[in-house]
Amino acid sequence: MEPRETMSDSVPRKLVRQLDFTVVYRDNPHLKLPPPSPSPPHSLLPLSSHPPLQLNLQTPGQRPWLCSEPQEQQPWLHSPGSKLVSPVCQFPQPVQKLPVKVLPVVKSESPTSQPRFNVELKDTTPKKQKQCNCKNSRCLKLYCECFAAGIYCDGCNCVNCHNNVDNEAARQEAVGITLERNPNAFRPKIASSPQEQRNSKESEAQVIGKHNKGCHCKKSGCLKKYCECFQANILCSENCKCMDCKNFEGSTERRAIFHREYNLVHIEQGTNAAVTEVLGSSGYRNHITPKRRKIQETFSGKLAADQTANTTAQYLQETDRMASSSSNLSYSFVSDHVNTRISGFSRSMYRSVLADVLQPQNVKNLCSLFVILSRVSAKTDAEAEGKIDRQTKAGNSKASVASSAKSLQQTKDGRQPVCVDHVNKAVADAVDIANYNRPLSPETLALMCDEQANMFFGNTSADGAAYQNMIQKSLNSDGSSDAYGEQERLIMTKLLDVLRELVTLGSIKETCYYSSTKKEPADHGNIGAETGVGSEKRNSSNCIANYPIPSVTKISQTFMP
DNA sequence: GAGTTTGAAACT
DNA sequence: CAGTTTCAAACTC
Repeated sequence: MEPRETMSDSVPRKLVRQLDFTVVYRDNPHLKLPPPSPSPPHSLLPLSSHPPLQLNLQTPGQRPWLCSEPQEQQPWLHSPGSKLVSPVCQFPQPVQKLPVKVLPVVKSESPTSQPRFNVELKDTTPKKQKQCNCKNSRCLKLYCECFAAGIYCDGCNCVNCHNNVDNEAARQEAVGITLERNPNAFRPKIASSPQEQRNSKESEAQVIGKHNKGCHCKKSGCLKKYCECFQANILCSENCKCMDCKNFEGSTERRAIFHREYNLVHIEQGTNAAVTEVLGSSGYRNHITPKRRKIQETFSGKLAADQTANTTAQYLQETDRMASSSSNLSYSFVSDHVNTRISGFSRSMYRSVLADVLQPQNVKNLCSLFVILSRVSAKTDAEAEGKIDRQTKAGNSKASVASSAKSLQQTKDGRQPVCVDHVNKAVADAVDIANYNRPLSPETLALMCDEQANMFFGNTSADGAAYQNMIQKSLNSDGSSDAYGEQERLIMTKLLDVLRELVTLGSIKETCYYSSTKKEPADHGNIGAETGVGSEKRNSSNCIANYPIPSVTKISQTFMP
């Protein structure tokens, strides 16, 4: 196929004069930028096509035209490592010199989406000036990094370069064409904040920001510099349409890259432990939702571009398969998890610190508890008030209570309850309610409460006692008070307690895990000790066991399959 | 350093 | 807008 652009005649190469934005509008000291217009964006044609601009040179602090948007980074002027950084924009002082260059005014779509002016992107671009190697683009297309950065080629290895001062006309034309095609072509691709998030867990610097357009990687897993997000040291975002993305927070692969300890041995060693864990784990965490996934290719392993990726994919497939077969409850409890499974299992690699503790059964138990308590409470209140038709009530609540009780019974059966008799009695009573519309005896209710409280807090938990008192009080009320409010309070209090426990447990596990990994960072003989899933469980479990927190320990003991 | 892979840009 | 081609950087050997 013929080149899309005929190569121009031989042009002097390597004209290394840089753009001089400090001489903007030298011949017209009155030039001033029009005030920023909210809409529509600038035409972004070369300035030569803009209406006459005015530059207020007398207002201290006011930015010259190129910096009309305070929060906006002008790629022409600011790009770490770029060849040209205008002091005018970095230090908004009146411009005394006017330019001979005509450059596009780039207006951000959203001020907040753009990097702050004069705020350096964290490693989003190389510190050292890049030298392009263009051969066919004359350095007048965005293929050329120099051109895309808005700078002249300087010391590059390009061929037939037109991105220089001697070809300014052609260059400006190219700028115009490029901007016409994409008004944001010269905007920074990475919307970044000045903050840098130091992920202590992964010991990796991470820029808070995202790619404006998002990447579209298919084979690199977004873990190679082919990926613009990875190259900019940012996580893929919802803007991305990548496939099999591994560039998300908590990604094992990504973490391994930052740890530089990622190798096949680690993967294979970690497989068994991970599979074992996943069997009883609901600690998956979804990150960004990938737009597309090559499901077929993923599961056939075709996506793996290299051996590492292949191994990883197999590992992930295996763990995912095992997890899927271990429990289908996850589909019920976390709807997004379905998407994760369908769209790409790699997203499920992140393992929550609660993975060992919070399991689908726990959630189901809790839900069952809520349902039962809610209906029992409602029933008790309603009966006390005598305002609800008994038959209607039976019809409405019978099935659901029975279902809840049955569910509870099933979950109890599955986990070998500590006090089987108590639980069975409680569940039987619940079934009785459903079947015979008979209220629970206070004794049974107490048992239920006690048993359910034990599920999450343990017998000695003060929370459990308070909760029990509360529910008892609720059940003993005459129903004339705010029944629904009490019902709600009951449930919410319980939920809050559970969440608090989980937070505490998670904090403890997290602390233990990372403190333990700090102690063994140099153990290259067992790399998994730091990054491996199996070691995480081991370390954190041991740590947890050392904490004298009854409820925490109880949780772990009670819900271990 | 040559060849290959990759994904953005350009084009249809 | 989707598919294809071009391009140059990233990567591999």
